[in-house]
Amino acid sequence: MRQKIRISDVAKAAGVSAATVSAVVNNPPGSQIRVGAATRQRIWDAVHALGYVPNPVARSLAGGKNHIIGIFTYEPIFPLEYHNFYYPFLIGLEEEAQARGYDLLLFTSATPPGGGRSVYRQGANRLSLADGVIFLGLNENKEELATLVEEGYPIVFIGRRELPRGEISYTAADYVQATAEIYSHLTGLGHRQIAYLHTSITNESKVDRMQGYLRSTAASHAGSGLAWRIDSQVALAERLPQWLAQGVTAFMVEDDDLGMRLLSASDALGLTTPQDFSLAVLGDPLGLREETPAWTTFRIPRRAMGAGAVALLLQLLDNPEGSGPYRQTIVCEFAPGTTTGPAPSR
Amino acid sequence: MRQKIRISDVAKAAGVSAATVSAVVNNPPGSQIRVGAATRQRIWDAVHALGYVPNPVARSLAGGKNHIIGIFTYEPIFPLEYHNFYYPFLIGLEEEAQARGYDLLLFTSATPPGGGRSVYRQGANRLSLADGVIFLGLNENKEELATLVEEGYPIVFIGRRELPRGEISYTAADYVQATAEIYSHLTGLGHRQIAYLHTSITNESKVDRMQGYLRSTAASHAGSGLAWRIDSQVALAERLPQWLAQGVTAFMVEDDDLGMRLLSASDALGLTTPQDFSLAVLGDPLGLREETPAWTTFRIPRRAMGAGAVALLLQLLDNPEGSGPYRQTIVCEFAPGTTTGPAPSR
DNA sequence: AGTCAATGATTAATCGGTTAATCAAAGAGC
DNA sequence: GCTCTTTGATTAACCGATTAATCATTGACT
Repeated sequence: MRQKIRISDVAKAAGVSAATVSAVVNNPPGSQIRVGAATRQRIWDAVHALGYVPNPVARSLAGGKNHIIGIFTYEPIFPLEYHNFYYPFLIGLEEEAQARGYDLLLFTSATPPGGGRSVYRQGANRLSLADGVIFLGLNENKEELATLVEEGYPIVFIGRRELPRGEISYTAADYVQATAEIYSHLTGLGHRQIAYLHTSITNESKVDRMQGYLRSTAASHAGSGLAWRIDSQVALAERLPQWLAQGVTAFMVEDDDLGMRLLSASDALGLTTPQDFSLAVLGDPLGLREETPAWTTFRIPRRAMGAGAVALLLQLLDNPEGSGPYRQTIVCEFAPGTTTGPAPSR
Repeated sequence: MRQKIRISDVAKAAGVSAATVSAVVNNPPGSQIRVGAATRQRIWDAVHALGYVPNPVARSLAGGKNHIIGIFTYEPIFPLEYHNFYYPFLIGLEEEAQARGYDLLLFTSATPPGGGRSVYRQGANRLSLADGVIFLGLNENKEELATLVEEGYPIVFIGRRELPRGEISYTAADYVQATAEIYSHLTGLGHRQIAYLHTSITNESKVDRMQGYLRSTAASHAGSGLAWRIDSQVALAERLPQWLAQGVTAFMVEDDDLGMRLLSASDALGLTTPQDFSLAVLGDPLGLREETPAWTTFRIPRRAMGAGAVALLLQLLDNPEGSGPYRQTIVCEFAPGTTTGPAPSR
């Protein structure tokens, strides 16, 4: 069973050595092996006649490339919730991998019985099976990533990530600019006191949103006194009236969870958007909520990020050892909704 | 970069040969190599001290297993539509693969530039990368599958499939019994003339549904004269009144598309379910329709089927060459909805 | 004719394991 | 004391490629 045709079969058929066949098939740059045009032709003929395809495992062992891109996530790749979050990335990854002729290896085995994914399962690094690996997910282990980068392993992260040491390649959404765009949308509607509500700033994407807000306030000389951290125990129904009384007419909130909280507080108070205040959410929903309000928000270009990650990884693979990091930032599409409107007149 | 600790390092540290280390680490049944308890201990100590993990690539080359399960689909694995169809399978696959310590290889490269996936891309069979392969999808190539089975390649299909020659292992939903259950649900509500609407019967799952219907009618001496094939050009708004006039009080339809068609015909005629007639759909929705009526239907156990496929494949892998086929049929959960009710009294 | 370079290909080592064949030493049986 | 078996391990071939080192021809130039 399995594959029968080996490189030696082709070599025999073409009347040359295996090394020659290898050289012709791979056509490696700067090879010691030169092959004449006639021989080259005979080899290709034999390859086609026999239906030869290099054994990727052997090729990989010998240091060659095997056209496999690994995908590593620190959470399940197919989560029950966050379905909408991951799926577009996967679509992009598959499309681009397919276009480039690569297979995708999902490292699902990386979860030890106790839980908690790690590249080094029992000290083992299965990553070497793939030519390179694309990482995604929220709860990454930066130490581990830094080690991989140091070891020169070709990896790309989906989402901006800064490591304690070393620099990693990534594709990221431009949250800074997308957030700024939301801000100008609001100022365009006449809002002058625009508050920024956020949760604990735990990762780069949240930092970027905050950045976008801070730059906007700085640019418009508005001051940044309206950025507030909202923990889960903060009672928004109490704070909202105070904020409005203070003159705030619009809110930018970090995610749809916070958006929902603000909206229900608003409901409880008998307020409506965008009549009483405007509300914009910084990015489309993460989870699968059955019904979402038609937020004013922006679309995270997940599909493009997935495809971009493949492209960057192949760049890394093409270039000499230790090149990079390669980085790509993709703009988010502004998505107007019904939760923002003209600033209420005083 | 990459992995540094080789088996020879461990061998040196433990003062034994590489073969001995291999035998201890893998503990293969019926090995020629016997190792004493003390040596065994020394080897494990060295393994842990050095953090040794076998290189999966080398292991695979040497004929060992590489703990990779392939996934092959004849359509994109991550489709834009039919999103809800594939996803639960993938969840099941991932869960079980993870539990068993396997990685998942998606054969995305199998699509040649012109389109149309095939295992034999340019005559090559990349499948051999994996220990075995799980197939899923609607538009399978049975010739190709039969060839793989003949070659003794370990494969499992998700969904019942019968091949022109050879027998393939599969996990399937029990559509026959699920359909019969729907039928008795309807008879329990007093329906006596239960029609069966279907499209072109192109695959095993549709055959099974039909079977379930035919068996039910036979068992209840109802006759099978009420099974009709509904092509896309059939005007249901014309047929529905005729059927009702004829005494039909309930419909079982093959899928939600057909269900929607019947429902809109009904709407157009000013009829309502379940007052004027009952309607049950044979299986949960395939596509992602934003709003679906609360059908009376059954749930296809997709997650369990995915997990089951992994289990069957590993069985196939464990057992001697040419064993199997292994098959598993999983019951569907009945899901009562609002589209069925007591038979209207004459 | 003799030297040198270019061309065209082969040999052999290597990647990191697995495993059949083999062998040495110790204990059992007579 | 000698053979036989069992235990405990080693050797070496092999999996199917890649690639550095090497070698044999041929033609150009002096």
